[in-house]
Amino acid sequence: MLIDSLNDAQREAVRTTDGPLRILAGAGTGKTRTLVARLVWILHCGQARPWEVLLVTFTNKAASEMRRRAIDDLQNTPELAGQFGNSRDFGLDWVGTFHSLSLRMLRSFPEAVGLRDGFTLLDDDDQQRLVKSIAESLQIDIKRHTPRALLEMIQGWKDAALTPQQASKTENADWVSGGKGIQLYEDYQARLLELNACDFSDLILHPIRAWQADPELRKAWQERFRYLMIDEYQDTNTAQYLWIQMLGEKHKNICGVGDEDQSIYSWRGAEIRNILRFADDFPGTKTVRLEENYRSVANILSVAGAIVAQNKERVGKKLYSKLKAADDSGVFVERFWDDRGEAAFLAERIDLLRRRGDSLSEIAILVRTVAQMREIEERFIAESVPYRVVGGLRFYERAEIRDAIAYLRLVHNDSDDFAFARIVNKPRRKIGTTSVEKVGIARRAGGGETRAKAIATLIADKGLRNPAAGNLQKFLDSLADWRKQAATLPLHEAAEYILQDSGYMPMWREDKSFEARGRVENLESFIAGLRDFESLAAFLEHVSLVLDAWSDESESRVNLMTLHSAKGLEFDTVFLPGWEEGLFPHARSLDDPRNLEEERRLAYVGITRAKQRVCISYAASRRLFGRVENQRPSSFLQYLPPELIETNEEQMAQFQQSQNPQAATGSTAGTEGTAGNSLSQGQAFTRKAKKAAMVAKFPADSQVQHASYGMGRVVQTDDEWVQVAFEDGEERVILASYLTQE
DNA sequence: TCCGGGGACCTTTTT
DNA sequence: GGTCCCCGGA
Repeated sequence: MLIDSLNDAQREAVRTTDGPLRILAGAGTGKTRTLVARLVWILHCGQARPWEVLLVTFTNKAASEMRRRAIDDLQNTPELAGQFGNSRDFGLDWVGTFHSLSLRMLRSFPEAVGLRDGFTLLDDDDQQRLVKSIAESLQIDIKRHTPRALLEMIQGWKDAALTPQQASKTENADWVSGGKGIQLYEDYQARLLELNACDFSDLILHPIRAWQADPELRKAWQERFRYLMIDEYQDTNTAQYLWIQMLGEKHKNICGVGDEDQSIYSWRGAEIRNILRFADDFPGTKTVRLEENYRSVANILSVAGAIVAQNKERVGKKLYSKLKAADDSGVFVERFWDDRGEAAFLAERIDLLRRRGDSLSEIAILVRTVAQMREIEERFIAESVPYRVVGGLRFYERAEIRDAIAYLRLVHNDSDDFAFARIVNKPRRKIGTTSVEKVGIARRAGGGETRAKAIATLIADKGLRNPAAGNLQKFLDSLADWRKQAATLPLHEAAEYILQDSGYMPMWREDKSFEARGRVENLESFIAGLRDFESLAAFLEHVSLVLDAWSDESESRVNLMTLHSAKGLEFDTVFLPGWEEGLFPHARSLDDPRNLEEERRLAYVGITRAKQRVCISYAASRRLFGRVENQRPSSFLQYLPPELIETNEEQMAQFQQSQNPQAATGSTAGTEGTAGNSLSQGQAFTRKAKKAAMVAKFPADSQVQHASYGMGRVVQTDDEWVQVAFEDGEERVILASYLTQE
């Protein structure tokens, strides 16, 4: 039985089916497993049928993973299989993201919020354009307040579930001169309704408003779901909280799963308080902690824990691990002269790992900002280290992929004006927007006749003259040729022909810019991916539904990504470069303690991605915004328990001196070319004699001193950690080795 | 329509 | 340092 394979805490979480339940699931503690087991358990006990359980996640990836695992488990439970009809997914109709589930709900009552059937969903681009045009009509200074910033302001209010009325009372209200921000928000919403459209936050807000206004409707939806489960509860915003609260009001079986230490999306509206005050929001809450970690060796968990232990905004939990440490597992800290040296080190160290047989896909480099990637990428390209950038723009969102799809759309469907406009002048064919508009107007005026005919008419009527007319005619001839190819060749060959013949692919091949290389690669993998589709029609259908990335997973490559996009992933080896004050923690977070706490959580997320080894590094100088800046080591380094980390400073110093007797002191590690050479091949991380753990004993109430916080009084201690009440009135948990007895 | 210059910007990103 | 956007001239 599934439940037998769980640990005690997990089992308790699974068996607690009724009433509000908060599962605090630390990194790597089997959260998904527990959640899925709980769902199956509820069905198994007959407490609900599959369509009466709502399981909500933030990403499509998480949703499909949960659904897949639930279906697997159900199939392996003979007494359940077949009980819920014949459908392939057992009737698990309500496993999905906040937005997809809420969209489904809203589709059934659009008129309740002033929308009509078939309303559309605006993407980020559309939203910004809309905001910009309204802002201009309100004479808001676009130079001072970019459309992006204005949209973020509106989004902030909407994430907090504030109406324009309520928003006018917030401190933000006057940010745009004379309360125009509120007007902008109002007009934006009005325009959305006119357009019969909504944005992503409306998907959550509209149902809330509808339920508030119509008790009958609300009741109907409340009764529908006997059990609610919410994944990544620490990432919910206020609107999502209200949505959950309303849906769960009747049965009160609300289960929130999350980890307050992994709340890293406050800038997107996430409210860490939702998970902290869960028990206040839902009276009678039971809290279960999942603290056994199945991913990382103990040292890694202790170091990660030491960082978040500094935070105040947490419920608190302590991870442990029974995993056996490998010879070279642990937490390492390296320092460098500059970012170039650091990048060189990464390339070299990864090469060592590869040569000893480690898989590159089990290695990740996690950076704080995307800007850090470039230096590393260039080094990797120069040294032929295979890598892949994870996250950022998703595959289908990349300009070159959207262009490629537009070519195919136009080949498939002559009346696709969006596709036509997008690529008619890419690469440059000297066909401008004016000509494109003329063609569109003429084609619609002619009652949707073919583009070729519309253009022919336009030319005959002198609506279009040379050179535009000739250029358009040439493009049409090509288009006819592409259609012929598409009708005969297999899809991927046709696509390759089209992208080649149109000059689109050559355009990027000739482009010598940094990005062009990646674009060509993406296009190649796009073409390769088309092999999986039978026809152009089948492919386009797929793309409009599942706009998911596909990338070549067959080749093992190093993973390069931001700390944010690493959440949920795991690797044998993790490199964390750039631990410098101002970069990590980021300068924008230094002024506000709450932001600083979030940066610490980000460090926690980064470290806990590693199964075996973590290598933190920093440089004394770095190129930032084109200038070389002197960098101070990250303040986070002081939280790393010295007895749990290893640095190669002394080793580096020895190595440098032996290479170059004139070299100054050993306080710096090698710049490019030297880093790592001191290590024997095949052993990427050398183990040195551990410093004896120097744990001072501090009795309660005794006086202690800390270098930066000054004098304080010991409240309690567990030898390693000491809770101190400092004279500034703050209580902090400090590692014993940072305190001296008075 | 294209091209180049000037200025302002520069954290993280899913749906 | 680079990118994006706007604007004005050819």
